[in-house]
Amino acid sequence: MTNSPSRPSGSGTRRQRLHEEQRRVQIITAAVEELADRGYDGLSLTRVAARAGVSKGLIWHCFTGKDDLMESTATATITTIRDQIANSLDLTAPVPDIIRAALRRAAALGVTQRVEITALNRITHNLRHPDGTLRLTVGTYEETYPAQELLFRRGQAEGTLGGFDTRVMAITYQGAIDMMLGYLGAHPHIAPEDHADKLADIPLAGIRRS
Amino acid sequence: MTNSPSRPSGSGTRRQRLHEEQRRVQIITAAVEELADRGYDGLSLTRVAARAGVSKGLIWHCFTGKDDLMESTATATITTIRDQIANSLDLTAPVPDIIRAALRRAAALGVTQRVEITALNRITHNLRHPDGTLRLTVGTYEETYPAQELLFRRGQAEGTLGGFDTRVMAITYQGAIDMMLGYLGAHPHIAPEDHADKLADIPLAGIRRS
Amino acid sequence: MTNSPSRPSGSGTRRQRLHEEQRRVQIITAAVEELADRGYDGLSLTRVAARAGVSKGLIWHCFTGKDDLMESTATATITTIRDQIANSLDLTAPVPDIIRAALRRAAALGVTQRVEITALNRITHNLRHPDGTLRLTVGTYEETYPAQELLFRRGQAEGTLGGFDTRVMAITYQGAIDMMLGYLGAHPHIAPEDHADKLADIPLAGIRRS
Amino acid sequence: MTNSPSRPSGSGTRRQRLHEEQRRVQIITAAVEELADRGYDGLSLTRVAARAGVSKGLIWHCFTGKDDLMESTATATITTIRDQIANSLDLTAPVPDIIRAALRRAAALGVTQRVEITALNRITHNLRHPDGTLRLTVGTYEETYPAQELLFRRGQAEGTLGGFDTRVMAITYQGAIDMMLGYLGAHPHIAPEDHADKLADIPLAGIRRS
DNA sequence: CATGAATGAGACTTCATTCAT
DNA sequence: GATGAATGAAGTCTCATTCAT
Repeated sequence: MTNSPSRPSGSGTRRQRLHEEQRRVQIITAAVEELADRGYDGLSLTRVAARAGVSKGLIWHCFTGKDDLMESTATATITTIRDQIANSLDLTAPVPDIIRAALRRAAALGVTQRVEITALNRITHNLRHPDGTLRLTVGTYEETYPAQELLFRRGQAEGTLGGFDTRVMAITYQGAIDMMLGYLGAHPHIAPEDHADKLADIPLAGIRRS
Repeated sequence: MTNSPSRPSGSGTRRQRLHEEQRRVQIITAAVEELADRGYDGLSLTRVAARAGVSKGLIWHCFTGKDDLMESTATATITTIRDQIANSLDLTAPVPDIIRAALRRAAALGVTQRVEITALNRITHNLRHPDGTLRLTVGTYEETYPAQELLFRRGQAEGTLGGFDTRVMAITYQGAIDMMLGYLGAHPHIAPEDHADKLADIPLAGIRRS
Repeated sequence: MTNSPSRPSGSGTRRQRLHEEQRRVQIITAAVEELADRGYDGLSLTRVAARAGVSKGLIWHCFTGKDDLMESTATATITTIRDQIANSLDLTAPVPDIIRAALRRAAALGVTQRVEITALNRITHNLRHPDGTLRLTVGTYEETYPAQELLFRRGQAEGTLGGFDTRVMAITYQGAIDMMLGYLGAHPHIAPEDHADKLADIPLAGIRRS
Repeated sequence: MTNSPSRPSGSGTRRQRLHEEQRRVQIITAAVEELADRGYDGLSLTRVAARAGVSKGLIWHCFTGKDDLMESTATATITTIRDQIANSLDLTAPVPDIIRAALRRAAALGVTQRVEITALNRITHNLRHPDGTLRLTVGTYEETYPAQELLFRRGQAEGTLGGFDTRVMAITYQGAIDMMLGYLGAHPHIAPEDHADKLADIPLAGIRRS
């Protein structure tokens, strides 16, 4: 059916023209915020568009659809966060120091990057293939483990870490961070570095060779 | 001879009650399965009713609405799982042994109760108040921490555990378990007890007084 | 996301409860009218629902979706029309008389059943599988040809019809009827029986054995 | 030596014109193919532009809008096809021979011009005014009838055709052709000339004066 | 002029929830 | 009390059309 043409809308906001990438960022930002505010299944593209201050249709101009937006959002966020942690670390330091520093950094990010982390988690735990299987979970963490293990093994080789199973340790480490972030998020009055330090005290005390 | 068997032994009300309760269980079971199969969004009450083999309207007889069903499902599942862990533990044993046993038990449940745990997580991470705030997460874990801390403090008092921060430890402990369950779920070929033992080795080695 | 409950709508029309079949007929009728009025791609389920005086959602309660509604509409209409032609014919009459009667009947239906025939044609020419191939065309006509051929062969055997190719004749016959109906539709002032008779005169004169 | 070859021989305007016309053809060609592939609804100007290898906006430079493109496409296609039939006919031959030749020609075109004919039909049956009435159907055929009738009357005057109603015959003739084309399209294994000849045998046998 | 980013109306569809039977 | 027909709000997505660049 032929659509009826839309009348010129009088005045209103001028039509902006940005580069594709800029629009994507704008929309992804709005998506991250919505995700943090209303959760994964509370997210509606209508609201994302409204929050980004663009028309609904633009979302399908920049992304394939909802899933693509979610996946792009996750990817972009992961990159941002990972860089922020990795770049701040001095990888030549003794392994225990690196770990402690990483925990502190993660705790700090849990505050400053609260929304991004929340959004990322929501996508990770909800976005799924048509067949029902999750789309990102496995990949997301799975990619992180090897790097962690490498670090742990270096510590073991250097004699600063004990002889634990590095894969199990990597998994546990992730779980500890996730939980810490959740807890810090729910308890804004707690000092992040403090929590991070106490967390670091537990395993490091144990795994540091006496 | 005590009673004529021809007369139903319970009162009408009692029978009602039983029926009512049976149906609730029936519906909750179906909800758990759907949740595990299709995720939180993706769940529709129509399908839940169909899977439970009851009519759509019955859900509103037994529950206030969708949110109530979700909350009831979460509560029921938590109770089931918690009991299964707690009942299997010998709380008079030395604390490190209790912890190791609890981890093993949790790992085992991650296999046998896979569906329930998945469903519980999905509700926990998605069900929220109209204003967007989560309805269960905080509360759920928050209730567990004191009991854990109590256990840890006993261990510290008895000299079997080191001087770590018990609250941070409780949080970390939860995170480690959650992550272990997720990992075991994604890697069915891994032996749960093995993973649990390796996990127990890490902190116990550290926190056991040398 | 939990939908917000709808407030009771004050008064308005009372909620009707009919049997599934009655509703289907009601909706199909509206679909036929819309199809005739606005054409296939001008048809919107929103308008069909409005015309039928029911809520939009009811359409998905009674049918699988748009395609199902279209297919059901076609099937129902075909049945109606075919019956109206077939039932009015005396199949024991000489074949030429049957043909002449059928043409008259078809012409008459072209007037009384105008909308149904139009609607049927629109569906037939437009409803297609996801891969782009038409869904009904072939089947629709293809089912009619054998019966026609049978009739023609009987006429040939009885010596009242000439030795033409019966399949080609059946196809041509259909085409002649379709075109006649289109023409009569566009020229309401023309007497249907008159046109039908003139049409019958052409081939019958030729194929009746002299 | 006449002109320096280094200077373009046509004027700027003329070049423009050529470009403009080339692009119209390019777009119309793409529209025809899309129409044949996906049907009338299912056609989107975005895809037409893509198939034509031009930008979306260009369509509104060359045409008023979708309806204009459709109408132009129909007109252009009609012209092409009609010419192909008319030009191949020897109008001085006896009328029955002309008819037979025209049918053969039409049947052949049904194969070689398959796409164009399909597209034309789709537009014809679907393009309509905002009020819902068809935009082309009536007109299209209506213009053909007089010429046909003229031919038939010549045959009647020359004594090679019988005394049938020429208008009804013209209508029937069109219907027979349309149906033949549809049938040949659905049954590619059938020889077009064969079908055309069998079709010609039917009425010609009847209307040729005995 | 041409391009394609941007818009907005409207299509189909799903689903929690209500309520006549 | 139980059923499932009916509703209506909201969601995802498509597309003709406009217009800044």
